[in-house]
Amino acid sequence: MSKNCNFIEKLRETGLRPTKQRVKICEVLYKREKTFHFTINELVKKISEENNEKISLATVYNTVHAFKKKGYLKEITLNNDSTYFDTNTSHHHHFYDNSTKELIDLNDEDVEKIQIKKTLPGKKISSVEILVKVDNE
Amino acid sequence: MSKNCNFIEKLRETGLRPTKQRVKICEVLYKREKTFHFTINELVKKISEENNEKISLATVYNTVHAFKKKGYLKEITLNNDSTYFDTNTSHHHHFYDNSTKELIDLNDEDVEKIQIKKTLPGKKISSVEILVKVDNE
DNA sequence: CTTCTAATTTAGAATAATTATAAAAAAATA
DNA sequence: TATTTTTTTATAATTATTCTAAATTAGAAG
Repeated sequence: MSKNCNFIEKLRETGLRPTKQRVKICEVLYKREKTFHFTINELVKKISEENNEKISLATVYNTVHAFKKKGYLKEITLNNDSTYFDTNTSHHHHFYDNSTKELIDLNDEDVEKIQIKKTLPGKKISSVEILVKVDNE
Repeated sequence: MSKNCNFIEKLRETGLRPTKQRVKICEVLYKREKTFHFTINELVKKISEENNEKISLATVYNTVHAFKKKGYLKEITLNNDSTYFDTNTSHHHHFYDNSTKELIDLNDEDVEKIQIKKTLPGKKISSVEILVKVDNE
């Protein structure tokens, strides 16, 4: 979903009623320059900072999962305590900063094409994801 | 830890008291041909199948984390519900079968060398992990 | 503009995975 | 064998997430 989107229209188009909670969440997620990596907790915190009326935790969960199902968010592969989501839904990889616990995008074109030389009979590859963990030098 | 290890000696060497619970867990984990990928729940189930006396759930958690700290187990990067561990502690990658929810080893030499063309200032790469998700054909 | 229906929000309960606690048991040491 | 330290254990606590059912809201129809 793009930064200067008419969120109300966009939501309606995809069959999601544009409630004020959903529009507010859209603004927090998509009205920004860079892609946004977040956990549900971080999102809840951001919303309550920007909003005078609070949004229920259950609504945040519902909305994030609805957006994921519609393809507006991607869930990210990490073995951490909490689940991360990403507003960048194109195919890409990630750096994970062990010291700050932050995720950073690693674009497809910044990785030399990966060749998997092993095949599994009867199975086809659906995705190849790279996680590059980094530490301070 | 190798298949035909003297677990009692090996544990003692690394400063872990060889209790009967730990030795039993070693047997379940390492007395097998192939590397073993498991969740805590699966491990508890395997133990109770092979063992007449039950081992407390807390002990299984304690032991798995102690083994991980000693480098006998590796925790695996997956955004699933439960956390996976791996008895193969060498550097390697994984297939994840979406239909069976199983992990399969993908050795380092089965992947063409990965070149990351982007660098992060002040950060050094500590690991590069690939997760290849597969579905039925 | 009001009425109706279905979707959505909400607070709080339920669940599941994991960690903490503190007493009892076992292992190592003297 | 006595003593000290580590480990196990059952249970409680915690955390993230999902469920539930009642109240509210959005959109459609009149």
